[in-house]
Amino acid sequence: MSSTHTHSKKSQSLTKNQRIVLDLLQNSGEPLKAYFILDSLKKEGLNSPLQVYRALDKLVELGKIHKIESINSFIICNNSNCARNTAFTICERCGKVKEIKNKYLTDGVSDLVKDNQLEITRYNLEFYVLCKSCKIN
Amino acid sequence: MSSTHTHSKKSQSLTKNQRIVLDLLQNSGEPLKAYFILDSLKKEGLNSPLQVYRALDKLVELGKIHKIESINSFIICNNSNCARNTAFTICERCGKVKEIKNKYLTDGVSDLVKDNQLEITRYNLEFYVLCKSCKIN
DNA sequence: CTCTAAGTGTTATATTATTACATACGTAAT
DNA sequence: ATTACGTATGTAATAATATAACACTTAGAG
Repeated sequence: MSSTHTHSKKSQSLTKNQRIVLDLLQNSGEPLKAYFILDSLKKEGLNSPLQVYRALDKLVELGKIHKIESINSFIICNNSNCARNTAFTICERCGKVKEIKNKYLTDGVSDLVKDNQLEITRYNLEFYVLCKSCKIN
Repeated sequence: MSSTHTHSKKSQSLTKNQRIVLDLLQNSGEPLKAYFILDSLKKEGLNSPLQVYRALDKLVELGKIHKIESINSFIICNNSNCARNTAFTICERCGKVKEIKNKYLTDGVSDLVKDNQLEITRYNLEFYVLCKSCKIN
Protein backbone atom coordinates (compact mmCIF):
# COMPACT_ATOMS: atom_id res chain seq x y z
CA MET A 1 0.00 0.00 0.00
CA SER A 2 1.00 3.63 -0.06
CA SER A 3 1.24 4.05 3.68
CA THR A 4 4.52 4.48 5.47
CA HIS A 5 2.68 4.89 8.72
CA THR A 6 4.65 3.51 11.61
CA HIS A 7 2.12 1.42 13.43
CA SER A 8 -0.89 -0.79 13.07
CA LYS A 9 -0.46 -2.40 9.73
CA LYS A 10 -3.08 -4.86 10.81
CA SER A 11 -5.87 -2.35 10.84
CA GLN A 12 -5.16 -1.33 7.28
CA SER A 13 -4.46 -4.73 5.94
CA LEU A 14 -7.80 -5.55 4.44
CA THR A 15 -7.54 -6.89 0.94
CA LYS A 16 -9.57 -5.51 -1.91
CA ASN A 17 -12.31 -8.11 -1.63
CA GLN A 18 -12.51 -7.75 2.13
CA ARG A 19 -12.60 -3.98 1.74
CA ILE A 20 -15.44 -3.80 -0.76
CA VAL A 21 -17.53 -6.30 1.19
CA LEU A 22 -16.96 -4.38 4.40
CA ASP A 23 -17.79 -1.08 2.71
CA LEU A 24 -21.03 -2.45 1.37
CA LEU A 25 -22.08 -3.69 4.80
CA GLN A 26 -21.00 -0.42 6.36
CA ASN A 27 -23.00 1.66 3.93
CA SER A 28 -26.00 -0.57 4.20
CA GLY A 29 -26.20 -0.86 7.98
CA GLU A 30 -28.70 -3.67 7.49
CA PRO A 31 -28.03 -7.39 7.48
CA LEU A 32 -27.16 -8.58 3.99
CA LYS A 33 -27.07 -12.07 2.55
CA ALA A 34 -23.98 -13.49 0.88
CA TYR A 35 -25.55 -13.83 -2.54
CA PHE A 36 -27.00 -10.34 -2.36
CA ILE A 37 -23.51 -9.08 -1.63
CA LEU A 38 -22.24 -11.06 -4.58
CA ASP A 39 -24.81 -9.54 -6.92
CA SER A 40 -24.14 -6.07 -5.59
CA LEU A 41 -20.42 -6.34 -6.12
CA LYS A 42 -20.39 -7.98 -9.54
CA LYS A 43 -19.43 -4.65 -10.99
CA GLU A 44 -16.52 -4.38 -8.58
CA GLY A 45 -15.17 -7.65 -9.89
CA LEU A 46 -16.63 -10.27 -7.60
CA ASN A 47 -17.58 -13.33 -9.62
CA SER A 48 -18.07 -16.28 -7.33
CA PRO A 49 -19.73 -17.07 -4.01
CA LEU A 50 -16.45 -18.21 -2.61
CA GLN A 51 -14.94 -14.79 -2.99
CA VAL A 52 -17.74 -13.38 -0.89
CA TYR A 53 -17.69 -16.12 1.72
CA ARG A 54 -13.95 -15.83 2.13
CA ALA A 55 -14.15 -12.11 2.70
CA LEU A 56 -17.07 -12.55 5.10
CA ASP A 57 -15.27 -15.23 7.08
CA LYS A 58 -12.26 -13.02 7.50
CA LEU A 59 -14.32 -10.01 8.53
CA VAL A 60 -16.17 -12.09 11.09
CA GLU A 61 -12.84 -13.36 12.39
CA LEU A 62 -11.61 -9.78 12.71
CA GLY A 63 -14.78 -8.87 14.58
CA LYS A 64 -15.71 -6.22 12.03
CA ILE A 65 -18.98 -7.87 11.12
CA HIS A 66 -21.31 -10.39 12.70
CA LYS A 67 -23.22 -13.27 11.24
CA ILE A 68 -26.84 -13.49 12.26
CA GLU A 69 -27.36 -17.19 12.17
CA SER A 70 -31.10 -17.36 12.10
CA ILE A 71 -31.35 -15.35 8.90
CA ASN A 72 -28.08 -16.34 7.22
CA SER A 73 -27.07 -12.73 7.03
CA PHE A 74 -24.17 -10.52 7.89
CA ILE A 75 -24.19 -7.10 9.50
CA ILE A 76 -21.60 -4.47 10.32
CA CYS A 77 -20.55 -4.41 13.95
CA ASN A 78 -21.41 -1.10 15.53
CA ASN A 79 -20.36 -2.07 18.96
CA SER A 80 -16.76 -1.23 19.62
CA ASN A 81 -16.56 -3.32 22.75
CA CYS A 82 -18.53 -6.38 21.84
CA ALA A 83 -15.50 -8.65 22.09
CA ARG A 84 -16.90 -11.07 19.54
CA ASN A 85 -20.11 -11.37 21.51
CA THR A 86 -23.27 -10.59 19.62
CA ALA A 87 -26.77 -9.57 20.63
CA PHE A 88 -29.59 -8.76 18.28
CA THR A 89 -33.27 -8.10 18.22
CA ILE A 90 -35.10 -9.68 15.32
CA CYS A 91 -38.66 -8.68 14.48
CA GLU A 92 -40.78 -11.80 14.17
CA ARG A 93 -43.08 -10.12 11.71
CA CYS A 94 -40.88 -8.12 9.33
CA GLY A 95 -37.48 -9.65 10.07
CA LYS A 96 -35.83 -6.34 10.86
CA VAL A 97 -32.65 -6.76 12.84
CA LYS A 98 -30.89 -4.41 15.21
CA GLU A 99 -27.72 -4.93 17.15
CA ILE A 100 -28.23 -4.46 20.86
CA LYS A 101 -25.76 -1.99 22.27
CA ASN A 102 -27.25 -1.86 25.73
CA LYS A 103 -24.18 -2.37 27.88
CA TYR A 104 -26.17 -3.23 30.98
CA LEU A 105 -27.85 -6.06 29.18
CA THR A 106 -24.75 -7.53 27.60
CA ASP A 107 -22.66 -7.04 30.71
CA GLY A 108 -25.50 -8.55 32.70
CA VAL A 109 -25.43 -11.64 30.55
CA SER A 110 -21.67 -11.88 30.92
CA ASP A 111 -22.05 -11.62 34.70
CA LEU A 112 -24.80 -14.23 34.73
CA VAL A 113 -22.60 -16.57 32.79
CA LYS A 114 -19.76 -16.08 35.25
CA ASP A 115 -22.07 -16.48 38.23
CA ASN A 116 -23.20 -19.77 36.82
CA GLN A 117 -19.66 -20.94 36.27
CA LEU A 118 -20.01 -21.39 32.58
CA GLU A 119 -16.72 -20.81 30.86
CA ILE A 120 -17.64 -19.37 27.55
CA THR A 121 -15.51 -17.97 24.78
CA ARG A 122 -18.29 -15.86 23.35
CA TYR A 123 -22.03 -15.71 22.98
CA ASN A 124 -24.69 -14.95 20.41
CA LEU A 125 -28.03 -13.68 21.70
CA GLU A 126 -31.05 -13.49 19.44
CA PHE A 127 -34.08 -11.74 20.91
CA TYR A 128 -37.28 -12.03 18.93
CA VAL A 129 -39.53 -8.98 19.17
CA LEU A 130 -42.32 -7.12 17.49
CA CYS A 131 -40.70 -3.96 16.22
CA LYS A 132 -42.36 -0.58 16.69
CA SER A 133 -43.80 -0.25 13.23
CA CYS A 134 -45.06 -3.83 13.22
CA LYS A 135 -46.68 -3.29 16.60
CA ILE A 136 -48.61 -0.31 15.27
CA ASN A 137 -49.86 -2.00 12.12
CA MET B 1 -56.82 -43.50 14.95
CA SER B 2 -57.58 -46.44 17.19
CA SER B 3 -57.69 -44.49 20.43
CA THR B 4 -60.96 -43.90 22.23
CA HIS B 5 -59.13 -42.22 25.05
CA THR B 6 -61.23 -39.56 26.71
CA HIS B 7 -58.95 -36.58 27.06
CA SER B 8 -56.29 -34.47 25.47
CA LYS B 9 -56.69 -35.09 21.81
CA LYS B 10 -54.23 -32.30 21.18
CA SER B 11 -51.34 -34.00 22.91
CA GLN B 12 -51.86 -37.17 20.91
CA SER B 13 -52.57 -35.48 17.67
CA LEU B 14 -49.18 -35.82 16.09
CA THR B 15 -49.35 -37.28 12.64
CA LYS B 16 -47.29 -40.26 11.63
CA ASN B 17 -44.51 -38.18 10.08
CA GLN B 18 -44.40 -35.82 13.04
CA ARG B 19 -44.32 -38.79 15.39
CA ILE B 20 -41.43 -40.63 13.79
CA VAL B 21 -39.35 -37.48 13.49
CA LEU B 22 -40.00 -36.62 17.13
CA ASP B 23 -39.17 -40.16 18.23
CA LEU B 24 -35.89 -40.09 16.39
CA LEU B 25 -34.89 -36.81 18.00
CA GLN B 26 -36.04 -38.09 21.37
CA ASN B 27 -34.00 -41.25 21.12
CA SER B 28 -30.98 -39.46 19.82
CA GLY B 29 -30.86 -36.61 22.32
CA GLU B 30 -28.32 -34.91 20.07
CA PRO B 31 -28.94 -32.26 17.47
CA LEU B 32 -29.73 -33.84 14.11
CA LYS B 33 -29.78 -32.33 10.67
CA ALA B 34 -32.80 -32.50 8.42
CA TYR B 35 -31.18 -34.63 5.75
CA PHE B 36 -29.76 -36.99 8.34
CA ILE B 37 -33.27 -37.42 9.68
CA LEU B 38 -34.48 -38.06 6.16
CA ASP B 39 -31.86 -40.76 5.59
CA SER B 40 -32.58 -42.33 8.95
CA LEU B 41 -36.29 -42.53 8.29
CA LYS B 42 -36.22 -43.75 4.70
CA LYS B 43 -37.18 -47.16 5.96
CA GLU B 44 -40.14 -45.68 7.81
CA GLY B 45 -41.43 -44.28 4.56
CA LEU B 46 -40.01 -40.76 4.41
CA ASN B 47 -38.98 -39.98 0.87
CA SER B 48 -38.53 -36.27 0.47
CA PRO B 49 -36.93 -33.37 2.33
CA LEU B 50 -40.25 -31.62 2.46
CA GLN B 51 -41.77 -34.35 4.55
CA VAL B 52 -39.03 -33.86 7.09
CA TYR B 53 -39.12 -30.08 7.04
CA ARG B 54 -42.86 -30.03 7.44
CA ALA B 55 -42.69 -32.29 10.46
CA LEU B 56 -39.83 -30.28 11.94
CA ASP B 57 -41.65 -26.99 11.44
CA LYS B 58 -44.69 -28.32 13.22
CA LEU B 59 -42.69 -29.74 16.10
CA VAL B 60 -40.86 -26.44 16.54
CA GLU B 61 -44.20 -24.66 16.51
CA LEU B 62 -45.48 -27.02 19.20
CA GLY B 63 -42.36 -26.34 21.26
CA LYS B 64 -41.39 -30.00 21.29
CA ILE B 65 -38.08 -29.44 19.57
CA HIS B 66 -35.75 -26.50 19.00
CA LYS B 67 -33.79 -25.44 16.00
CA ILE B 68 -30.17 -24.57 16.67
CA GLU B 69 -29.62 -21.96 14.04
CA SER B 70 -25.88 -21.86 13.94
CA ILE B 71 -25.59 -25.51 13.03
CA ASN B 72 -28.81 -25.99 11.06
CA SER B 73 -29.85 -28.72 13.41
CA PHE B 74 -32.79 -29.75 15.51
CA ILE B 75 -32.83 -31.08 19.05
CA ILE B 76 -35.47 -32.42 21.39
CA CYS B 77 -36.60 -29.92 24.02
CA ASN B 78 -35.75 -31.23 27.48
CA ASN B 79 -36.83 -28.16 29.26
CA SER B 80 -40.42 -28.29 30.30
CA ASN B 81 -40.62 -24.62 31.13
CA CYS B 82 -38.61 -23.06 28.36
CA ALA B 83 -41.63 -21.27 26.94
CA ARG B 84 -40.19 -21.28 23.44
CA ASN B 85 -36.99 -19.70 24.72
CA THR B 86 -33.82 -21.57 23.92
CA ALA B 87 -30.35 -21.59 25.40
CA PHE B 88 -27.49 -23.79 24.31
CA THR B 89 -23.82 -24.30 24.77
CA ILE B 90 -21.94 -25.14 21.61
CA CYS B 91 -18.38 -26.43 21.74
CA GLU B 92 -16.25 -24.40 19.38
CA ARG B 93 -13.93 -27.30 18.82
CA CYS B 94 -16.10 -30.39 18.45
CA GLY B 95 -19.49 -28.81 17.88
CA LYS B 96 -21.17 -30.64 20.72
CA VAL B 97 -24.38 -28.98 21.82
CA LYS B 98 -26.18 -29.05 25.15
CA GLU B 99 -29.38 -27.34 26.12
CA ILE B 100 -28.92 -25.11 29.13
CA LYS B 101 -31.43 -25.92 31.84
CA ASN B 102 -29.95 -23.62 34.46
CA LYS B 103 -33.01 -21.78 35.62
CA TYR B 104 -31.03 -19.02 37.30
CA LEU B 105 -29.34 -18.21 34.05
CA THR B 106 -32.40 -18.26 31.87
CA ASP B 107 -34.53 -16.45 34.45
CA GLY B 108 -31.70 -13.99 34.86
CA VAL B 109 -31.74 -13.25 31.18
CA SER B 110 -35.51 -12.82 31.25
CA ASP B 111 -35.15 -10.39 34.15
CA LEU B 112 -32.40 -8.48 32.40
CA VAL B 113 -34.57 -8.15 29.36
CA LYS B 114 -37.43 -6.78 31.44
CA ASP B 115 -35.13 -4.43 33.34
CA ASN B 116 -33.98 -3.03 30.05
CA GLN B 117 -37.50 -2.56 28.81
CA LEU B 118 -37.14 -4.79 25.83
CA GLU B 119 -40.42 -6.42 24.95
CA ILE B 120 -39.48 -9.75 23.57
CA THR B 121 -41.58 -12.67 22.49
CA ARG B 122 -38.80 -15.19 22.95
CA TYR B 123 -35.05 -15.54 22.83
CA ASN B 124 -32.38 -17.84 21.52
CA LEU B 125 -29.06 -17.87 23.37
CA GLU B 126 -26.02 -19.56 21.90
CA PHE B 127 -23.01 -19.80 24.21
CA TYR B 128 -19.79 -20.93 22.61
CA VAL B 129 -17.57 -22.95 24.92
CA LEU B 130 -14.76 -25.46 25.00
CA CYS B 131 -16.39 -28.63 26.29
CA LYS B 132 -14.74 -30.73 28.97
CA SER B 133 -13.26 -33.36 26.73
CA CYS B 134 -12.00 -30.77 24.26
CA LYS B 135 -10.42 -28.80 27.10
CA ILE B 136 -8.47 -31.86 28.20
CA ASN B 137 -7.16 -32.79 24.78
C1' DC C 1 15.90 -12.27 -2.57
C1' DT C 2 13.48 -15.99 -0.95
C1' DC C 3 10.36 -18.24 1.77
C1' DT C 4 5.89 -18.56 3.65
C1' DA C 5 1.31 -17.53 4.97
C1' DA C 6 -2.56 -15.67 3.23
C1' DG C 7 -5.41 -14.43 -0.45
C1' DT C 8 -7.28 -15.01 -5.35
C1' DG C 9 -9.94 -16.87 -9.30
C1' DT C 10 -12.48 -20.47 -11.13
C1' DT C 11 -15.14 -24.66 -11.72
C1' DA C 12 -17.70 -27.90 -9.73
C1' DT C 13 -20.41 -29.71 -6.16
C1' DA C 14 -22.49 -30.29 -1.57
C1' DT C 15 -25.89 -28.92 1.71
C1' DT C 16 -30.00 -26.77 3.26
C1' DA C 17 -34.64 -25.29 2.27
C1' DT C 18 -38.79 -23.98 -0.47
C1' DT C 19 -42.36 -23.66 -4.41
C1' DA C 20 -45.97 -25.66 -6.73
C1' DC C 21 -49.62 -28.68 -7.31
C1' DA C 22 -52.62 -32.50 -6.95
C1' DT C 23 -54.50 -35.59 -3.53
C1' DA C 24 -56.07 -37.36 1.05
C1' DC C 25 -57.60 -36.94 5.86
C1' DG C 26 -60.15 -35.34 10.01
C1' DT C 27 -63.64 -33.06 12.13
C1' DA C 28 -67.31 -29.99 12.82
C1' DA C 29 -71.61 -28.00 10.90
C1' DT C 30 -75.46 -28.85 8.09
C1' DA D 1 -74.30 -39.08 5.87
C1' DT D 2 -72.61 -35.09 3.27
C1' DT D 3 -70.39 -31.15 2.63
C1' DA D 4 -66.97 -27.87 3.61
C1' DC D 5 -62.66 -26.53 5.39
C1' DG D 6 -58.32 -26.59 7.44
C1' DT D 7 -54.41 -29.37 7.78
C1' DA D 8 -51.38 -32.92 6.21
C1' DT D 9 -49.38 -35.79 2.44
C1' DG D 10 -46.63 -37.23 -1.67
C1' DT D 11 -43.86 -35.99 -5.33
C1' DA D 12 -41.02 -33.45 -8.58
C1' DA D 13 -38.57 -29.60 -9.41
C1' DT D 14 -35.80 -25.89 -8.06
C1' DA D 15 -33.95 -22.19 -5.11
C1' DA D 16 -30.77 -20.60 -1.67
C1' DT D 17 -26.77 -21.25 1.05
C1' DA D 18 -22.11 -22.93 1.51
C1' DT D 19 -17.80 -25.62 0.62
C1' DA D 20 -14.06 -28.58 -1.87
C1' DA D 21 -10.32 -28.74 -4.84
C1' DC D 22 -6.69 -26.84 -7.41
C1' DA D 23 -3.58 -23.83 -9.65
C1' DC D 24 -1.84 -19.38 -9.17
C1' DT D 25 -0.55 -14.67 -7.02
C1' DT D 26 0.70 -11.34 -3.58
C1' DA D 27 2.50 -9.21 0.67
C1' DG D 28 5.49 -9.11 4.24
C1' DA D 29 9.18 -11.27 7.41
C1' DG D 30 13.73 -12.59 7.73
